[in-house]
Amino acid sequence: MGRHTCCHKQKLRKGLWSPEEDEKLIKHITTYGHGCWSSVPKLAGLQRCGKSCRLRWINYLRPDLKRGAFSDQEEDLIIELHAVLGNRWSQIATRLPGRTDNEIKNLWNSCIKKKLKQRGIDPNTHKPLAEAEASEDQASKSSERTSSSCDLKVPIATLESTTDAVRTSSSMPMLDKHAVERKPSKNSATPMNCFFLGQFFASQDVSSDPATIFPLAELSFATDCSRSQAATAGLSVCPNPYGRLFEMNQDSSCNTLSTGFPSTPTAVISTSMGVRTNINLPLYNPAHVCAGIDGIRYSDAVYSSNTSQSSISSVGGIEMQNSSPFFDNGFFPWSELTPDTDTQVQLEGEPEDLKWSEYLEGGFPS
DNA sequence: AAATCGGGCAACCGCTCCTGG
DNA sequence: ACCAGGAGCGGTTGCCCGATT
Repeated sequence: MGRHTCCHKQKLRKGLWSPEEDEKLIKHITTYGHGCWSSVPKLAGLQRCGKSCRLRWINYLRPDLKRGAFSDQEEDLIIELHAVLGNRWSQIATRLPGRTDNEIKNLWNSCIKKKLKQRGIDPNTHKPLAEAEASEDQASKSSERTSSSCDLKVPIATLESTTDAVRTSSSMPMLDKHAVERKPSKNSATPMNCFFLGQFFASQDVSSDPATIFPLAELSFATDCSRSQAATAGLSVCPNPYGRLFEMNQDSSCNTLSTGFPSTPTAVISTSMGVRTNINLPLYNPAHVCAGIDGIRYSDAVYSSNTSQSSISSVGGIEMQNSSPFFDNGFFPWSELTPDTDTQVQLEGEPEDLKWSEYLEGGFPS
């Protein structure tokens, strides 16, 4: 607990990285890989702590980073994902190839928050500002009275019946056993979940056929504040307020999602019982808007100054345009960039026949 | 031209989770 | 089962730079 061990060492440099330091770190990692981060600075000849090296690599030096401004589509996706995931920047970042959690977090705090406020939307709750304030007041009052209600447990029978209904939906081809685990977190509370969950179940006849009403990917997560409503629903589920993230695109001839995303990394439904269920979330990729689901085209801009030497690489269904030396030396961990190939297969083929109740009990075999 | 302000971004800090012994 | 160290995450800080006064 507490301070990282490597930070105890004295005379470690802090602050901005110099080009020389960058060069050393790049050279070391491209040659040997990072291995144990705490040993990287020593091996690379850097007066930095391992943590600092890791951060520098992940947020700035990694060859697969996409530099430059966020597109409108990316911003929209971030907003939508934030509505579902809350401040889980790393989870959000996994849906935006080439973007880092830090980058997304900064964008959110500096730009998107303002934009949402200008549109009259509360960035924390994703509801209209007036309603957000009102419900906040109400929540603070009710929490005084019923603070223990957040610990309501969801009866497993209810949970299973609901998820089973969800499973049968034909509009949910995005199930993916290669789940990205979503851990219950102290930061997981997104009041919006409460709101939309309640609003949704109040306005829909879920019991008749919930699966046809809301797409699976719009499932959200039980949070401390949403548990009481989740108990009613049997599961924490909520459509996002933007209403389009996970819709199948009726107009598209190339079987893409409405936002053009092929889909399907996953998140996990976290119930108050500690049961976790994985749900697929869309992976942003502008090239998919009409490129179909055959592959991912990803343009690397790290070395964009050298575009004249750019080449197209195609690995495992992913096309990467780059001019980075990292791609040439065989070091680059391509596997890390292909998490969605399974997904594409699933999209093209049949939805996996998942037994949610089994999954909820023990998870899928790997 | 200088001072001030504000936005954006890189990096740090502190915490939790994970993993191996 | 327990512990220690490493890894990862999210919140926060502080610097840099452009805009404004």
